[in-house]
Amino acid sequence: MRIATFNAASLRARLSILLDWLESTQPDVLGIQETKVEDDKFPAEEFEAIGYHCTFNGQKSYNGVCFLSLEAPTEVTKGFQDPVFPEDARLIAARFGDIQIINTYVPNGTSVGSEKFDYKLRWLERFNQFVRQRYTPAGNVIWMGDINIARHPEDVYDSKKVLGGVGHNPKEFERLDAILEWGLTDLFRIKNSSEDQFTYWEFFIRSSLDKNIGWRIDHIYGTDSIAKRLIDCYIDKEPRLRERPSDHTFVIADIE
DNA sequence: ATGGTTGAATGTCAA
Repeated sequence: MRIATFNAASLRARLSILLDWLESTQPDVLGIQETKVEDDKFPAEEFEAIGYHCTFNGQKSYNGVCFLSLEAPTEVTKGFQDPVFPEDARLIAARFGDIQIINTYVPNGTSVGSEKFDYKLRWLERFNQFVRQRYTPAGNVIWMGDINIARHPEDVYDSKKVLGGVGHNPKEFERLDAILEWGLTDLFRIKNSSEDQFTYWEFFIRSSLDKNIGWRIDHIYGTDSIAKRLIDCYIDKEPRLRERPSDHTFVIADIE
């Protein structure tokens, strides 16, 4: 089973990149973040024409997550389904075959000390609760998406420079580790030990791509049973090199 | 690389 994640930074702006990539890579399940499209404007027919089902949780202008999949999922959940975090479309989860997949767009946090940073921390705490209430670490569970945290020094272009800032902050590490302690492993690091393997290169910084000024903030985590079935996990940088790209690129996990 | 790029929406926010 081929599973992948991608922050599109607008699904409609990335339609041709997505269609090309789906046809060449043929994932069973692709989780997308920052679709930035309301459900009634989702271009489902474009994906259905090449054999993909669409399952989405969108909102106007911001956020939005979805699954594109060869088989229709079951047990679809959207959001936390509580009154505390009701409004932003950052979470969609579903069962695909014998695997439960959670796809999230974790809040960016904007800047340390801001209200949005506090929201990011609280969102991660709420997500921790969500995972523990809903799933078992003995099951086949994958958590993937734009996690917006480069957890380790080798996951960012200059750890010393950015440590303490948003995306590479000990308070974020604490919240993330508390989730992973439940029983999730970074699938990419099972198969890759090298530094400078990134999934995101800022639009702001000119030639961030050329100089590889990037971050590994898009992740695929799995429970033990998933880790045992892992064939490979890798980053596909090619779509980031195309015209009008997203600022992120795809991460893929092949599971037996 | 402490500036600047991009998208949705059409002024300005979010990333």
